[in-house]
Amino acid sequence: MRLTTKCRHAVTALIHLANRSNADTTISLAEISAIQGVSLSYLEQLFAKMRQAELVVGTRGPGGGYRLGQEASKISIADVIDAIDDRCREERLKAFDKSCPDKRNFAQDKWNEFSRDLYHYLSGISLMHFLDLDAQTTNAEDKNDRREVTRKTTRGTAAA
Amino acid sequence: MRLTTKCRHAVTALIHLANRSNADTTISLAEISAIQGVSLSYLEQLFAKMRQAELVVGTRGPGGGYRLGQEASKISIADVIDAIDDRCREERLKAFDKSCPDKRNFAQDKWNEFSRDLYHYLSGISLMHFLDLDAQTTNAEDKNDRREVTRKTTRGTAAA
DNA sequence: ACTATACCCAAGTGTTTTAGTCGGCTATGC
DNA sequence: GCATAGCCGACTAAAACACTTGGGTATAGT
Repeated sequence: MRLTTKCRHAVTALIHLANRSNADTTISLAEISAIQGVSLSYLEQLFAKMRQAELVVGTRGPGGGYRLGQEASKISIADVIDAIDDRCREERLKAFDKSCPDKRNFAQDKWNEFSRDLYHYLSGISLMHFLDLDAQTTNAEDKNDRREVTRKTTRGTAAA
Repeated sequence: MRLTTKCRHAVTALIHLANRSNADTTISLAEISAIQGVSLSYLEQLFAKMRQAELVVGTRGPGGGYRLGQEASKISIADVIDAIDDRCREERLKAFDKSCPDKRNFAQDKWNEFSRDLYHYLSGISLMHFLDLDAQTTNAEDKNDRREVTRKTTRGTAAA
């Protein structure tokens, strides 16, 4: 279980999606890039992994973008970490093999135990916990004009 | 709040200390190096930071080593992360300045909020949670001969 | 059809972080 | 006074992080 800045980028991007996209409204990576200050191509890499994990779905073409692949309440922080950090997934699968501790390395075993607890804790925190309740009502209004923030962010060079 | 493998090394080392050292028994870094498979010099770097944070105290000379700087119940995972990861400490101090969210970046603010929650969660997990209760009784016996594991680990090249 | 948009993909680059190595110094117990 | 084991700093290899470049493909609008 590792919690890196890479994971932070992924989660904040998903928080953005959870608040500003829905079944028939997508958010472009360009917009996220501009707001979060992360480069477009780097976001593409992160979203490629999250798409494989079916956390998001992308639609192509003008007006396209991303929306959540599941309900906000179904996507947990743990899911995001799993999707982004390959090593984390491997570690947890390996720990599945030898669930009997042996008496090999006590401190390591204790850490693994803690790691599982933490994973469980993070599994309980879904994107629903990050919803902006105030904006929920006003969200219905700007369903038709969703282009305030970015309309001409070029490639590379994220936000100023 | 970041939870890296560096932190894992630090925590597992402290778990080792918590279980096998006490007021008048120290553990050498060579022993930890051999068991955890981390190089001696790297451990020295980690312990230098933890010593500054007064999580551990070192005694020099033959038979010397490290022991906890405070009671196991007083040292939390959050304390270790704070000691090891400079950036984490900085971030939390910065977040102290502008505790009012502004309406700057919603997703980032939500993440920071979560980060604080997680920090609080990890503050509640002390080294006491990692004690080996079985060994507690037998610990009194080997107070006099504490040299099973390593007696001639040279510099560099950690465990096999 | 053409074009602009925005997702998709892969390879390469610069920077930071990890982890280790080397060399030396200082305190201390035997 | 010698071996031990903590201290200390600089240097290095490898990995991870974040970005860049240069393509491609699907699609909405004209």
